[in-house]
Amino acid sequence: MIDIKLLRDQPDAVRVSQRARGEDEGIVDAILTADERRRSSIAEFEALRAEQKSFGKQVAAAKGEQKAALVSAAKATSDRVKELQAAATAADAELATLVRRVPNIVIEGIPSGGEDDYTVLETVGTARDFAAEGFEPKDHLELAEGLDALDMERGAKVGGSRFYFLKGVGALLELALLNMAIAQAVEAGFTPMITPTLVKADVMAGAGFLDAHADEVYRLEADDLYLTGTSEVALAGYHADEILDLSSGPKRYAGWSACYRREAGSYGKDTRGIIRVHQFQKVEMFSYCRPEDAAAEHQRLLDWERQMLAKIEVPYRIIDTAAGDLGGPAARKFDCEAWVPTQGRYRELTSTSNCTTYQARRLNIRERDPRAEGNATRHVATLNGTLGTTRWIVAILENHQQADGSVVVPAALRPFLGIDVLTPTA
RNA sequence: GGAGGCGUCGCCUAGCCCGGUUUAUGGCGCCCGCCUGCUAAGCGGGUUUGGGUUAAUCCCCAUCGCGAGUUCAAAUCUCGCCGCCUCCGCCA
Repeated sequence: MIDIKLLRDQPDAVRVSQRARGEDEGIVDAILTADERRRSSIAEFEALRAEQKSFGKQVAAAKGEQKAALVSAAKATSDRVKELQAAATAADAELATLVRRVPNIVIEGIPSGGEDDYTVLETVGTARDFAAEGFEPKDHLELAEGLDALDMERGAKVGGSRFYFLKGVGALLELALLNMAIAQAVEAGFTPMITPTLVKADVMAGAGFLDAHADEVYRLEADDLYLTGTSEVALAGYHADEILDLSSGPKRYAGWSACYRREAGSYGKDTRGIIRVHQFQKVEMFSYCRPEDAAAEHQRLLDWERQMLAKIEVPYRIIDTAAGDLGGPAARKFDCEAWVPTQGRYRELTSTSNCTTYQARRLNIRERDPRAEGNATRHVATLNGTLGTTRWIVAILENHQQADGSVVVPAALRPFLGIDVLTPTA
């Protein structure tokens, strides 16, 4: 959630952000009003509560008839205190509800607007000219089936649409890719983590996944648990309610987990193959750092993503996502999109978000404020970014295919896979 | 799933039976100061986290696993929940 003090001091900063996202600006005034009401309500309660407490001490010291008289006098105060407390609690809850509805303040300078208003920051590599090479490229599903690497039909039989079996070299390829991601992360100083994929409601909400995109999330009713769509959720919850020591730099984790997404509202989109599925695997970077370091850390995460993309040798571009296309917790997001030859367009392979202090505020993750004299605390910044997912297989297969349906394994991946060329079985 | 025990301000710990004089005891650790040729020891002070108020200090409120209840008053009594430990049962 955003900082109520910031909204109080600089309401226009919040209005500008809401406008860039295409969201309601009126909520700012509603919050200011609720904030006033909360503070006066609390002041009123606390004043009477202090009176009640000092009265209690007199009661304790008194004896006999005098005590009985004091007790009956105290009853009236007691009732009034309860009323005022209830009012203060209600005012506090009302403010909290409003503040939670506000998405993170976007970072100044990012593009305004929606899904199509991104800025292309850079394009890396060039797409192969299959016409010049003299053959029509096959799509990833056809290639994978030729390699006996993927079984969509039986996936649908077992789990329904958008489920699949990775099989044989397909299963090996995914493991190789994710192992390469973990190896790079460990090399860079990340702590590798295999995370819970079921989490409690407060963690899910804290990471910001129960607001606008709640219908994207699988929920287990009987246990009130949620299946996570990324290990970001568990890694954000990992340090909940803690005071971290970031004096020697960011805390960086690389989470490996299955990811579950309902893909509600995407009927008919990407129905072929494993571009858009309900379950996949991902290695995700997650970083806790000081707020003033967050922008630089965001660049570092992007650089690590680029390193991984370089290893699979596919053409890609980097976009700076527009404000309206950001998730609630994100203040800025860079996506790396790989070229998919048979679609003639770029598809997202990685996504890195700077959530500034938004998630940390909800999850109560702090550090000792290095700028302050005493024990003051402040919220840390959290960031995340993708190092590899099942979807990467699509880009690898399509971009490295040969006329006979075989696929050349990118050199960096060979030590992890142990195979140089994937050959069709038929 | 069943039985029992435990949960106190970084760590350990007193307080709980028997509600009020608790501003939650003491020790360790840590921080500041004094003392000291230096270090140690010693002495004095400080040391949960939110919130309200304030220019700031002061002050005030909440916080004894979480929540509700009883009461003029709850760390203390009652109920529910969560976590940890021990034992029993069941099971991959």
